[in-house]
Amino acid sequence: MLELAILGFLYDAPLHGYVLRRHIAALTGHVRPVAESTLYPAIKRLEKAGLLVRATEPGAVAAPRHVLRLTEEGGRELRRRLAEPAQREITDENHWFTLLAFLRHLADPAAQAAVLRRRLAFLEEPASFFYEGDRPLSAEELEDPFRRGILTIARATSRAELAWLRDTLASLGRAGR
Amino acid sequence: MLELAILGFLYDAPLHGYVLRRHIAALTGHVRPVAESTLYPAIKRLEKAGLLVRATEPGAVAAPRHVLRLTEEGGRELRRRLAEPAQREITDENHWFTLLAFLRHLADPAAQAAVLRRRLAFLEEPASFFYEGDRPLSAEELEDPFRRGILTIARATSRAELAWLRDTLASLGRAGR
DNA sequence: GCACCATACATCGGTGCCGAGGTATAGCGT
DNA sequence: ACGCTATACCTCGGCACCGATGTATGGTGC
Repeated sequence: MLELAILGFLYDAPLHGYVLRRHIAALTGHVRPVAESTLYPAIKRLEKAGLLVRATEPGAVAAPRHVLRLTEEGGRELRRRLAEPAQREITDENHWFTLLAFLRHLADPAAQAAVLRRRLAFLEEPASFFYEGDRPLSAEELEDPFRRGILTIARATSRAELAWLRDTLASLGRAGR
Repeated sequence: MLELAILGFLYDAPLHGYVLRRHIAALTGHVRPVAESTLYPAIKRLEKAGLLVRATEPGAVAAPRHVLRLTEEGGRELRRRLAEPAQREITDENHWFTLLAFLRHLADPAAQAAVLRRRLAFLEEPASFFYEGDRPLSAEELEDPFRRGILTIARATSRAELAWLRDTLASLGRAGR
């Protein structure tokens, strides 16, 4: 998830670590802050894998900056990760939102639509949080107000996302033709 | 999050690992599956910490079961984690839902309300995913349909959750008096 | 003059988590 | 007889992540 965000932000423009960190904090930090001690090793991993290169520049304000630039291999890897996400990237909302934030980098509308359809299929699976045996329980059947809240909120999210997915798939379909 | 789920499920009734795993899978597994190699070490951690005890029983179907039972210390620890969650448990939806699923184990309505108010405060903070400088961008301002989707979905979720939170806080207030 | 904060990068130890693989028993189909 | 699936538990290696801490510089407030 973090690596995807790094690749995604660098795809648009080279950045140094500190600014990259603020971008990531704006995107996911509200929900899940990213520690510096996670970001810098992640950058090093990507560098080691040949997905980005670092160039030292004198710091505009303070210490010298390491400006990060995506390599061609890095761009390919980003597109690969966007086009063929692991199932976790589809099901976990945190991961999914990160993926969505960069899905425009996938040039082909058909490829974008294919990813959206995987999410659609996931959301259309019947699933609950609470079961009585194998039978899923609805919000109305629960006495616990907190568990009822979970189902109520999840249902509202799901409804909004399904509507958006169908709209967007329709307009991608038009664009693809 | 996993440890909270284990403590939460065992608070109601003793279970053995295999059944516990199915409970957890129903609760969070749709979004984020739990590997056995994560669950069993987690159980051992909790046992080592004195939060639960294991009793071997002959297996009903196959191998012998280790029935897990919460100790008093375990019950206290669960209530402590529910009453004083880390900020991550409040902000990350996955964690938050897990917490909500067991919040009823907190006997005092005032303590339950205090936790809900922390979530309410978090949701009421102005926050976006995308900024132009320091100014948050609204869905309407975004050209990217995918980023617009993120904001649309997040807004729907937030609205549903705020409504539920206010309702529930109101009825907890009545109950508390 | 000094504290404090923002910028900018880095290391280290600890820990939670995961995939791959292993061990066993029992039942079902072929 | 053989494979398959479900039950039931476990270990190991690897890795992502985090908090704490360190090292600089330069600007702001008092």
